[in-house]
Amino acid sequence: MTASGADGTVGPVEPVPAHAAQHRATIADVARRAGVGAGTVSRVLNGGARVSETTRRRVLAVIDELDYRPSQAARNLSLGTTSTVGVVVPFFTHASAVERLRGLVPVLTGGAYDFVLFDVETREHRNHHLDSLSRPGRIDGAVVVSLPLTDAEVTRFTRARIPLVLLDAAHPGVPHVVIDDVRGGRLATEHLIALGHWRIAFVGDPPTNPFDFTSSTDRRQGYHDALARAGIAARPEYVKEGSHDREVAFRLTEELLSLPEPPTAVFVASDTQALGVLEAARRHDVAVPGDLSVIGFDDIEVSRLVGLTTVRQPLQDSGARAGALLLQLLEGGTAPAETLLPLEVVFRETTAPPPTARSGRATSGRGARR
Amino acid sequence: MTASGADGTVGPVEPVPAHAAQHRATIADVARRAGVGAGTVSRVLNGGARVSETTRRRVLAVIDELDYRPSQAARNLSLGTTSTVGVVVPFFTHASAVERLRGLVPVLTGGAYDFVLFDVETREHRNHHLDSLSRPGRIDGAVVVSLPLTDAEVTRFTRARIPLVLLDAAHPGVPHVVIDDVRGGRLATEHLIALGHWRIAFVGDPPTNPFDFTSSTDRRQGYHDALARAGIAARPEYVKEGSHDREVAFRLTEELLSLPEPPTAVFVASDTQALGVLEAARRHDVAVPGDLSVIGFDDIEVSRLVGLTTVRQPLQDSGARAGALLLQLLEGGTAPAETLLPLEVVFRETTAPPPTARSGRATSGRGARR
DNA sequence: TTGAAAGCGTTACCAC
DNA sequence: GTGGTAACGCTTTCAA
Repeated sequence: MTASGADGTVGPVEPVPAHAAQHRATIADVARRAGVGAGTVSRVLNGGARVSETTRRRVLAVIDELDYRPSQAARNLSLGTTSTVGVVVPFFTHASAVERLRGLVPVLTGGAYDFVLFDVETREHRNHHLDSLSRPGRIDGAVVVSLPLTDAEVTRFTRARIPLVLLDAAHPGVPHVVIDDVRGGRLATEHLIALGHWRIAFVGDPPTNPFDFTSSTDRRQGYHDALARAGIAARPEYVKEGSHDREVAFRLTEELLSLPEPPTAVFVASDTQALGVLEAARRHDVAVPGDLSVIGFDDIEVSRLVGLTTVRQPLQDSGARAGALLLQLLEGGTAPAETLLPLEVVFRETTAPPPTARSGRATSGRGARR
Repeated sequence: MTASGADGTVGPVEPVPAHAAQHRATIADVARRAGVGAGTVSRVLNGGARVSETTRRRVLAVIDELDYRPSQAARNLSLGTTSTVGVVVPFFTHASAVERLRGLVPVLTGGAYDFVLFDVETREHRNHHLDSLSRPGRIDGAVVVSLPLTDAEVTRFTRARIPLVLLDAAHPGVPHVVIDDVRGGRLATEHLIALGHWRIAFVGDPPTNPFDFTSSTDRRQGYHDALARAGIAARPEYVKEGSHDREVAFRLTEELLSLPEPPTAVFVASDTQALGVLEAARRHDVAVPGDLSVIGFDDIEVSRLVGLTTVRQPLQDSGARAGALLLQLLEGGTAPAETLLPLEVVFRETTAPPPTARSGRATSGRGARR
């Protein structure tokens, strides 16, 4: 490993180290050179079909000699199949998406299919991929994650005879695996209420977004349901929504904390955002859970590490289920219309009774906020 | 959202909701029906080429009517190009891989190319993908992450005229972006030595593995170098290697802690494993950094959250660089043979002087270990 | 067992 | 402008 220039780079490289043949060998080349028909070469390569041992040897020798490699494109066209399944995921590097993929990958990857991932970062990507994948000759099956599809889009897939499974999004007539987000929001809020809180805030994603994600607003619905059931009046100033991002959650939390009557607890629609909430509390010397209880949603990997109380959804399992469903479909079988996954509150270290209701352990005392 | 059976599923779905046409429309169908030639249809679809406004309209109408969508496979074959770049990544859901992809995705995704990810979990995947991608008609360019390639494999790509960039792996003649792992290991160990440690352990990956990863052993080399320079004798019992996994690191740490003379510091070859080390310390009431200093490698996202001291490598930037290099190559340009990225120790809260050497702040006291 | 030839669905070149 | 017609490289059917 040698040192380098100021920009960290070292000497240039030929555009294409052109020690290569001008013409890539095709099946015809092999056939000609081996003195056989193209069909025979194909037979040697694929079908365990009947080819005499001698010609087989000869063909193999020529293939080796010419370093022949069949063209995937030609193969796909001829076969009308790709042996590939596509997975469309918005922001696949986000923690929850990664968890889902962790479950999905092994099941899809085990069988006869290639697994390829299509990332979506913008509305254009979304449309482009959905369009491109639903046309014939690209993939044999798809699982689309977190993206609500239009009827027209679904139809395109069915018309193209491409089996489809939805994960974290529902559509009638398309097998999908989901959770009940409204119920999840209720669970989280009820946990807080049971602890004695009534000044409970909500932090989540914006209701309108380029992808029509609805889980955050569904969870907010559950939050409002729980409040109503408990006879607690909803306060508009306690509901903060901003892009799915730790920094943004940080800022929203600062707004919450500087309210004349700040909340004693906050339900955050995702663990990622909850981390931002936690950071804001720490930055402003608000003790968690002493002065502020925080409950998240998802139970991503770090949540356990930082002791975050959260509503756990089986992320990894959801991926595994969706993958299995697609495989079933690919094999010509049927799949249940809906797979509803269970939810569960994981009580860890960021929630506790509110300051006023507390008796035991010493804390920095109530009213110390800000 | 309705309730469901015990297995969380609801009613079955038709294998293929067959309200579809028997025959998917092809360009010929469109041409016939529009009373034009196939060439014309192609022209209205692609080349902004000269087509009369009237025929153009007519063709478009028929396309819409027939819901015609061009076959990607046929297109690829005819064009000899796929407008797709492939990225091969082992264990892409691992934290460091995700960070790299976070940098790679936006640059690859911005331009005229589709980005597709190929996951590698086994030696078979590795070989399969490398083989399949290096044959014509699959992708237009590739970046291979963390996988050392054989000369033969590299040759296949060059023969197929597929631009290739290596990330976190080197090969002469192939543009690659890397760090100096040996130096990184030395940096980490020197940090510990500077703090006053001399009983310094190492936890990392196994030297032999299915993918020939070498970064862990390179970092270990740096560790030994630093020790030697400082005149500290290496102790074999202080070197623990096991699979890249938090649980395994946890166990290895327990072994370290139960040594007659346990280390006062440990250099862990990755942050992921460092988290396991931290957990083991916590479990056994070993104060960090009071009784045990821990320094990791990578600086993944959680490291900041848990205050882990670590050797930072620009993961995200590495992805961005590799992506940019590939784009250059794709446009017929050249790329520097090697891009060497900088390393830096990020001093956070898990390292401090060893118990005996300490003067200031009160701790649980030395010798309290185990 | 094996060669010849007909697709597979596009694109691009060449006359008209 | 536009239609006809070769490729593109493979698989598969059909005879022989």
